[in-house]
Amino acid sequence: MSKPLTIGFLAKAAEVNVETVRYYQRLGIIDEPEKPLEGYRVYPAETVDRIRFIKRAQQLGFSLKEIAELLEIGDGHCDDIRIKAEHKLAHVEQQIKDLQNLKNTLNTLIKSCIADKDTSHCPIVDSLVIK
Amino acid sequence: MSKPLTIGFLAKAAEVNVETVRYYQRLGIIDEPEKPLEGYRVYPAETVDRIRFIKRAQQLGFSLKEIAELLEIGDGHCDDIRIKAEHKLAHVEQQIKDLQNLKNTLNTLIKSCIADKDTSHCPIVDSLVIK
DNA sequence: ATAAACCCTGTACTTACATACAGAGTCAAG
DNA sequence: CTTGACTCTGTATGTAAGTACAGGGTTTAT
Repeated sequence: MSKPLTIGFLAKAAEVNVETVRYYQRLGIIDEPEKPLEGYRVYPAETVDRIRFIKRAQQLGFSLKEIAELLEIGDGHCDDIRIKAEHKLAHVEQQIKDLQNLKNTLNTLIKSCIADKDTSHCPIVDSLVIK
Repeated sequence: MSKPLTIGFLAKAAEVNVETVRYYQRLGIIDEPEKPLEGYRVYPAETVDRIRFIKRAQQLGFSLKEIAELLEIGDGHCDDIRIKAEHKLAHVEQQIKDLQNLKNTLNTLIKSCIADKDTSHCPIVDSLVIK
């Protein structure tokens, strides 16, 4: 007999904190098994996979709320999931654009800062203050 | 005599919420003028510029904590500010890379989803579940 | 002169994603 | 059979950047 998959072993297997497991249960994105009258809850092995799924989806930039929706849709409705992925993709593309703008601005500021080294005022501060 | 710059007019001029002004005061990133025994606080016009500075710096991706540091450094230490901007730039570049990875992954998933339309399983779900 | 609009202080609430802790119960190893 | 490690429930705390509100006081417009 192998050890029963109690919350501690589950957390270890899924590489998350015990408190995180409880938190996901509170959110309803993983099931909480019935508690036996005496003893501890035992989790099915799939719960490990489910937490891994959640963590991978987070790395893809999905929020827990979005992940909850993905999980509700479940298998078999591939189109819905694809559409959500497409929305997310559009959002990510916008984020990249915004960050590239920011990058250009910072670059310009840093360059003018170096060029203006002798003046008493800081071009970066100036650029922020002067509207 | 023009109207005294009370918190409401200040907020309007700087295009922020009154509560935001109070919040910034609590954070210590803008000064709170002395309250006269009777009547309301009156703000100097520079406070409008300061809030504008904060808002512009936020748009550049600086957190309020980072902005507080910028403001502490103040003018005259251009090098320090430039170095902070350079750190921020490096961070932004990393963010862009991460998002581009995410974008590629999402794209791949969406394409495989469309290609595999007939199978019963969703490639996106699979890719998340299987490891 | 009175009512609407504004200010003051202090505190509580919001979202997202957890993390921590108290006080009790349970299990497993020596 | 005791002790240390684990689990349970419920609640509180943490961050970031605000927003909201209660119950007062003050000012301004009519």
